[in-house]
Amino acid sequence: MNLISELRWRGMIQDIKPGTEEQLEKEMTTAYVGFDPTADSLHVGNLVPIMLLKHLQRAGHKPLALVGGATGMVGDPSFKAEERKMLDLDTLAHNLRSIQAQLEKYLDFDPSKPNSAEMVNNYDWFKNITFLDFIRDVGKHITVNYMMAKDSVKKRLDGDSGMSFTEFSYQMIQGYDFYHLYNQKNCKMQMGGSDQWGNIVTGTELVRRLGGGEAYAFTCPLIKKKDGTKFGKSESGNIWLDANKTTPYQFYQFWLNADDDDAENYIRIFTFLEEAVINSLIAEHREDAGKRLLQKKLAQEVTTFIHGAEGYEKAIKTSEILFGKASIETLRSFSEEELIHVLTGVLQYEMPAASLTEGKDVVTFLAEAGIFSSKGEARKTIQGGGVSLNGSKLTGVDLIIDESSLLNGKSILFQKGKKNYYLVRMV
RNA sequence: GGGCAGGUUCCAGAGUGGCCAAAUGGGGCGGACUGUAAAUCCGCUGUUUCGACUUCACAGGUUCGAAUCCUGUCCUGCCCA
Repeated sequence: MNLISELRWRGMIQDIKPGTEEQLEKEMTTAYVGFDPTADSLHVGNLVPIMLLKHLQRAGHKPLALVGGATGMVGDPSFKAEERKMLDLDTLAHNLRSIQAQLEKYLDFDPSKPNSAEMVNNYDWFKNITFLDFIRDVGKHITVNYMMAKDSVKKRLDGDSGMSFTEFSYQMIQGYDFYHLYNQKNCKMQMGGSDQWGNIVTGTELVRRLGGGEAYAFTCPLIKKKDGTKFGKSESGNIWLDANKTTPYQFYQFWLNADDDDAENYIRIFTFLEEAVINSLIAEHREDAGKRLLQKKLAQEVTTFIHGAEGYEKAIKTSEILFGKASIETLRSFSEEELIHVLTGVLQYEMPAASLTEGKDVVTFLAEAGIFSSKGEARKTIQGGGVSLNGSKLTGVDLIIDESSLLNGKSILFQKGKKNYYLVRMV
């Protein structure tokens, strides 16, 4: 099956330039996706472009991952209501390095292969271009009218926060990337999320006007959740690919908690399972949705892809302990080491052991440990019946935490709500 | 540079001298139900030693008392140049 039809049944094609499919049939094609260095780790939202590159490479084409050292300095205004904060150079450089390291884990960079992945940083070519050169050589070819007509900037043009020239230039800069890669790397195609369509088309336009060549592109629909909320967030914030920011357990839980309808889409987009396999999984899931077969398979596949089999195993184990039949008695039976091991991935906090000798009221304890940002919040949540200590719900705020509260040796397990576990270790 | 309209708690957006820690909606969090879903319903949503304390762009001022009035500063939008 060719790349486009593969992606099509997976629901990963939104817009596509005419001729793209033919180009991919014709020869090994180099295509690129851009990654924004807004943080020092990629997150699940970036997983889509990673999957695109991965599929591309599997189909025998050559993936190019562009990290936006230059574009990151400007900030993409596409569909955003407000200008975002600019990052300083040090942060940017740090983020770039981290992101590069991550990408290397997911794509095949083996240079002996003809379609090995490559990484490029647009800062490398932009740092030598002067402003005057740019506006003369590049800016000349695109009209402001054309740029303003883009849906992606409409929000800002109509909105009440305005758009700086810096941001407005963004699409030109990204467009130039495409032209540059077309020239230097024979890169004829760009992919991305559908929010990038405007920027991408500016690129193909530049390739045509400036280089007289034909460039291709397609975009993937933005991942939407059924309830319309933003994909890629959980109670505790962004879901990162970096195990230090989002542990494999949390990562696994994120996928496991997917809504039934969402899971049907996700499994097509975020796994490499074949169509027949996925269809039978979906059918089976619909038989008895309560088993959440689909979510489990989805979580397994994605967690394994990102964190490896070992990360997945641990995530499963922790999940079974916390959500399975195992009671608090099971937890008590573990030694200190076993406890830490089995709960890897659960958020861990530390408190000085000394605070237990005299005892501390729960509210203060939870606030000081950092589980709640203030005592008031801790108190209100407890009063609302939202906090459990070692598996049993707290009924009042006047409990004293002391040595008798220890689960086993040195730790206390708190639970906020149904799914948020916190292990407080006494040190 | 000129004119006009604005800057309120996470967001949107009321409030125009005391009844304002500030309506309402959204979001977030928690509870019930359930499948660690969805939908629905309910509660919470500045801090607190619960006496208070710090908030309504910033700095001053008027007043017994200001988010609300005055002066200056900064920022934003719209229109004109």
